[in-house]
Amino acid sequence: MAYDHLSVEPRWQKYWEDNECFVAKRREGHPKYYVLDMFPYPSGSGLHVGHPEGYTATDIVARHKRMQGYDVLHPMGWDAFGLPAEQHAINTGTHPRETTANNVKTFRTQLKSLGFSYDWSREVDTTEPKYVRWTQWIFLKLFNSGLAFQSEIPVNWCPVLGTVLANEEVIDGLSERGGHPVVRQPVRQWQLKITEYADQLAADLEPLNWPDTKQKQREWIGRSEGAEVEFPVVGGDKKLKVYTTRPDTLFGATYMVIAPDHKMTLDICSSEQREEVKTYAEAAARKSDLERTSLGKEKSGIFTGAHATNPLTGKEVPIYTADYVLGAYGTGAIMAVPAHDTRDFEFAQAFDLAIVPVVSADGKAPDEPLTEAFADHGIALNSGKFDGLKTADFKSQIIDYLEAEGIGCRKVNYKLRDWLFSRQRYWGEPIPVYFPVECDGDPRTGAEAKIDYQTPIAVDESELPLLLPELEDYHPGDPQGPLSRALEWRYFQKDGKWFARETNTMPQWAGSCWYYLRYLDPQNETEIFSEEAYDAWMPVDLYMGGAEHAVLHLLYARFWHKVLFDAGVVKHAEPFTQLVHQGMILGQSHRYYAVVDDDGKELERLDGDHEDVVPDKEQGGFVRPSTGHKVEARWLNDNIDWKGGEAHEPESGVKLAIISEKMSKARGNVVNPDDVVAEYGADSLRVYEMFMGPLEQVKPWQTNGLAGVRRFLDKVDKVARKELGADSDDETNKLLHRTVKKVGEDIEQMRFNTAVSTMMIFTNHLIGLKTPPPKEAVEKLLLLVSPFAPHLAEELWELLGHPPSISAESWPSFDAALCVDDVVEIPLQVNGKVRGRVSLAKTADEATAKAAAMDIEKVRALVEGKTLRKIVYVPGRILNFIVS
RNA sequence: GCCCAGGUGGCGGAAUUGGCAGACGCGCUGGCUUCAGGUGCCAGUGUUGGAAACGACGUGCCGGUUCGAGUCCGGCCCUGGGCACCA
Repeated sequence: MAYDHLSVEPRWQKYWEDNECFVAKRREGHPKYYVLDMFPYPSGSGLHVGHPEGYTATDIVARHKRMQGYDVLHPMGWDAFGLPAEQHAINTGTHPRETTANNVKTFRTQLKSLGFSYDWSREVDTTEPKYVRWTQWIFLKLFNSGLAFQSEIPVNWCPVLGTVLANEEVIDGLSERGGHPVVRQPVRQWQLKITEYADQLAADLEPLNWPDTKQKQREWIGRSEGAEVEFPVVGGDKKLKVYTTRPDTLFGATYMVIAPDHKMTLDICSSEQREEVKTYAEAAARKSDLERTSLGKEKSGIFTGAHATNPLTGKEVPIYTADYVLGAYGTGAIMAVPAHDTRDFEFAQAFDLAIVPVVSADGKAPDEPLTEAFADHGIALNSGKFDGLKTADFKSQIIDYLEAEGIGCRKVNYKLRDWLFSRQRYWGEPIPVYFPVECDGDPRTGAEAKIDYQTPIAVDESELPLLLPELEDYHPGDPQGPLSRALEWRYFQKDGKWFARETNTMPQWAGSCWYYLRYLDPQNETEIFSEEAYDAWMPVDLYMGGAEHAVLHLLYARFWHKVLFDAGVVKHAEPFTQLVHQGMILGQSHRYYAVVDDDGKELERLDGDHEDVVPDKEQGGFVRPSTGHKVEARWLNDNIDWKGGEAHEPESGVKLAIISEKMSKARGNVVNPDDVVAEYGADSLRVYEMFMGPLEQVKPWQTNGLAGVRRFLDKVDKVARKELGADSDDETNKLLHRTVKKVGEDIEQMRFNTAVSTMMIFTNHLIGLKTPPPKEAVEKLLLLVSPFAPHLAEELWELLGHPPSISAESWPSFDAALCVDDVVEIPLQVNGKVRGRVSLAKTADEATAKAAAMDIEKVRALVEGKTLRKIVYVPGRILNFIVS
């Protein structure tokens, strides 16, 4: 390797820091650009190579924008509350604050070693009191506007984690973090009324420059339009209200279903059915999502004994209760139209209920009984005076009719639920609320205290931040959380009365909901940020981060932003103008198979992609079908025997299969950026990560590729150290201007991979010149390279006699006239097949082109003597002779 | 099941949006340099037939539009991601 990255890189990192090169400042007459990375959770295992991918991309954009004259805000911080540090505290007794501080230190050092142009003076840490203060301040805004409320609802309780999880944190009945089982259990909770903003959250997505994430959020919000209709319950004056998006199928409603947890379920059921219904409802309440989804493929349910009257047909229909109807959505009850709803169809078949078609493609009754639900739109039948209407017309007419008759109304519904905001853990922001206490004596010394949770009182703004108490024991498990044990902290007296603090804490999402705002003015002690700072930088122009945050973080943050907007704290309805998700980087590992006998003794080794090995679906692992032997997958990452371009296991010589999958310690395929920086340098890592492929795509890490990138940087170094010339030949000059053009365009469109290859091509050209490379060309190359490989660019820029820093130079311009060719080589086709090439002026007319083509012997041979049917000539593109 | 994204050499990936498929990089082969090479340089490298000139085939599969399709249209298969009783 030609240059010593170990001395070059730290030198320039120190220079940037000492000279405050990247401190964000606004200047008169310069446009602003706010480029934001999703800040990391500082985990104990440090940075992995996935982090620098997005960070390098944004750093290139930031450096490029600065060179274009923008004032750039490019900050970094720490999302430092979270379970791992608390788990560590439970295991070792180390305070999470200490663990967190250590991890932050590691992360900061690692990020600095990669040469990112962050304004480190704006670093934020969500766990610091001066940050927590404003998180709590926002909570008070939510609380005071009625958007934060308590409820006692069945929640996702995870016994292993000892906490409640949001719906979004539960995947297939297991916790998103850790994969522990989750059960339903009623616990007192704080919730945030995100549903109040459902409409705005969906509608305001429209103008944003976001990828598919917009659609994901829309689906998550799940807006639907329909009608609410009341069905009178037979015998009594009760009415059962249902929500439907297909009011046009009212005539086909042959039964009803009420959710087991609906508050009317036990009221309406007949006395004979009461016991059975009660048993069913209790069982349904205990069912976790896992049981409901994986075991609940077969529809279950039970007849309540009650009937209701279809308000249109006047016919009586039975009312069932079944857990396929959710209590929390719509009205918690449905009219079932088995002919036109898949779920109702399945239920009707299982319980032998009537299936009456009221829609068909042509408006005629089907000849045969339906074998599946017809859920499409069509033309109405069996619907009285509405027969013959198209579904869409029927819908609007029937709703008008329902409203006129007073039996129903137009209604919009959302899948989105209110956000479960409390966690029964220690390492989070305390919720700044307290409650009155009835108590004889001092509750801090064990006197029994009766806490009135009905009357929450907000902590006064002047008392913020409300900080966490010190604890001996961080174990969770109590539904009130570990803070309930900090009696001295929990109970306090005011005006002679006792009060108890809220012992739940906020979820990790809280701090990340607004950190982009604190970067604006991180040291402000009197305001969350100054108006001046806000006006200087907001909104965020580019937000980069993983697609795994497409819904949760990005929806929560938008919700808080809208609350702050309505409170007059921020001035834009949306915080993030453009959003980009970098693709995951996969690790590579090498697999072979070991055939084992029943005792686990190894019998034989097989190639890692051996055809006679298939996954064992029943027992897990693998099996060899031809012999029935059990097979184990074995993984190898060191001591690989490479021969003929293939990987082999050194002992047996079997071929290793190369497997790309998410990096994990278990698989041993984690690449540590520190190692890469030490061996190849930060510039190589940065350029490699950009060169791997399109930014947003999932890409496998291949360490070999690093060497190629490093060779490129060495060539840049080599060419800059050559004797340079004053004059440029035309070809070099043309290529220079085209390179400048393409690299600039590629950065703007975030096509960094092709930007790198363009610079490689130009560098290869300069290296290959027989004459001294032109100084101008080399200098412009360095300017182009500088956002990608800033350390090397600085070093060589100085070498060429310029004062530092290259990051303060202007982005080079290009001459558009030099980027187009007057004369181009165009392919000559005969019957669509390329048979030759000829250089032609772009403006050449067809006759000239034809004459030139006929000079090419091969073309002439194929054309002469045949009937020329047609000539297709696109100047500057192609000439095609059609002959027969 | 539904909704997105994507299938191009041995590998990562290019392809000005309908006009020379495989840029750039890795790997591999041969050569030069070297006491030596896990270095550097030069040449070659889609498959196939051929000694060669040259020819045929080739962008997941089937069909279509077009002078011309990786690119457009219809159908299907596969991979990755998201959602999943939301009435």
